[in-house]
Parts: sequence; structure tokens; C-alpha cells
Amino acid sequence: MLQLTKRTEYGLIALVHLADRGDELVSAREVCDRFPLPRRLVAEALKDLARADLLISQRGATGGYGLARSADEITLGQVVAALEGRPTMASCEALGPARGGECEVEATCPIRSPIHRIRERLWHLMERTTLRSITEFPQAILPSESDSLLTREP
Amino acid sequence: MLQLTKRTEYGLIALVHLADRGDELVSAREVCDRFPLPRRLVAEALKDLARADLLISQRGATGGYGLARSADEITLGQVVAALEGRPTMASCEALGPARGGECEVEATCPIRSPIHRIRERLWHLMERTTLRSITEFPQAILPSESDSLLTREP
DNA sequence: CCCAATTGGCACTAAAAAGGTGCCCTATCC
DNA sequence: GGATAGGGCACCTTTTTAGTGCCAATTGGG
Repeated sequence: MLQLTKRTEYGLIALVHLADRGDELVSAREVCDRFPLPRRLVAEALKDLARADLLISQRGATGGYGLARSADEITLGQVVAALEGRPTMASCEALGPARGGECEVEATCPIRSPIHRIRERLWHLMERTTLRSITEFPQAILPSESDSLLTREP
Repeated sequence: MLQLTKRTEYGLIALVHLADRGDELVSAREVCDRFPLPRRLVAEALKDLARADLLISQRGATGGYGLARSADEITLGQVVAALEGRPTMASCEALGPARGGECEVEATCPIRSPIHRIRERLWHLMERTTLRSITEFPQAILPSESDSLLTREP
């Protein structure tokens, strides 16, 4: 199914909140006070983001999380990759280079390249979308023409 | 997870094969003779495609399936919509307009619009990709510049 | 007319992924 | 030392996906 996992959604919401709070350390608890999300899973997502070096974490009584770099330098693609892996689209892509990336249909698979291509473009779309662009237009319903408002052109 | 279902993959492979066979009626059996796929699921996918009016079906001894219109007029988006529904990306999008499309995070959800936007562009990408473009370049590894080779610009 | 091959529909099982929770440990500030 | 934070592990539940079986309806050919 072409849908992000809850884990990714929770991570994104938390990231937006962290970005709003600037340099303060924000705990998982605070995120869940602000949004009605299951605390345990938010913590899980934040932990993964920290492990992927998108966040810094501080343990202890006044600990929490903070952005590891500016919101301009954190992309949707990085977040998705950290929380659920890069999109695969076709099942043969998920096999990885271990088996040489061959699908069951082998060398005769007629849809592989075109699907790869769509995936590639989706991926670029995510890599161009920064956390800042998400925080700046959180609720706006934008006309579909103004692409540049939400994405950074290469 | 951002991945197409097997059902969609099987349907696409079958469609490509049908397109190659021109106006002949092709049975699910023939598709599975050509590609090592589970016959039952291929039949399931073909049935759904017929129900969505992408294919015409003929019962009986010499029956089978054929494209309901030219390969130029069948898009990846139509196929995906028929076999697994349109992409939703965020979970609140899957709720549909029944609940007013509101997510659990309600009106304060900070990621809804940006995610909607990515979904919209992925969808347009799929709608612009025709079955013909898939059959014409089944295996080619194309440079990322030549978008127009695989997609039909609006 | 009967048989073989086909689509169509329903129900069911099995496997995989996602969602969610509990427990305990370690670290840190007060 | 106590309270509060993240880190790691195991576990359970639910949902989705994948796959199979069975039988009815249809149609062409011997």
C-alpha cells in the first residue's frame, strides 16, 4: 500500500514541534501533551531519528531531544528513510543488491524499469522537501501551481 | 510502507502482456505460462481490472481478457486505483470525507497539508504514465533527464 | 448434447507487517 | 536519594497482504 507508517507520521509531527521550540530540549512527554499520540511510539520514533543523527538526545531529568541541524538541512526523505526505509514501490526493489536485485520474474520482468523510475521521482520529491517548508506551511491549502513554496528546487 | 501490492504488480505485468498481444483475447493461464506468477492471483487482478473497465472479459472455452481501450489511454494511476486504491500517504487521508477527512490529531495536525501535497504529485506522476510508455521501455535504464520518454506531459 | 476451458464470486487459511504495551536499565538534574 | 528522562528488549494484538479451494455460470468445439 502506498502509505506512510504511523511511526513516520509520529516522527514528523514530533519534528515539527521540535523545530517550533527552537534550541530547547523537548521530551517525548511534551510532544504527547501537545498532540494526542501514544507516548511510547513517539519515543520509539524519536529514538530512531536520534540514531539516524537527525536529532540529538539528552538523557536525565531535564533531558529530551533537539534538532541535530537546522530545519533547512533535514529533509522528508531522511526522515522516511530513518523510520521506515526508502520507498521500494516494486517488490523486487526490496530484495536489495544481495540477490543482485533480481525479482522472481527474473530478467524478463516487464515493469521493473518503469516502476523504478516512478520510485526515483518520488524519492527526489521527498529529498527536496525540507522540515522548514513543512513547518512554514503547516495547514495551508495551496494551489497546485505553487510548487516552489513547499519544495526546494535542485 | 511505500510499496505497491503484489496484486498491482501482477496486474501490471498482465496488462503489459495483453498489450503486446494486441487484440487477441488472452487468458490468465497464458499470462502465467509466460511469467512465473500464481495463477489465482493473476486472475483476481484481471477480474478487478475488468470490473474497473480497463479490460474487457470474455467467458467460455476460448475466452480471456483484452484491453478495453488503447494502451495510450490506460494509465498507471487507473491501474493502481483499481487494484489497491489511490495512494493515501497520511493515515488521515484514508478516512475519506465520511468523517470530514479529519485525522486523530484534529485541526492541529501540522503535517497534513505538506503530506497531501506530496501525495498529489505522486498521483499526477502515475496518471501521466501510460501503459504504452511501460511497454515501450520495459527494461531500459534511462537517464533521469529524459522524463518525456516515459511520461506524457499534461 | 456433452465436455473442456474459461471467467466470476465466495469463503477460508496462512504469513507478514504494523500498531501498541510492559518492564527494567542507565543517565542526569535537583 | 528521588524524580524524570532516554535506551533496549520482549511480547501481544490487530490489520493487511498473500495465497488457495470450491463451485457456479458461460461459451466454443467435438
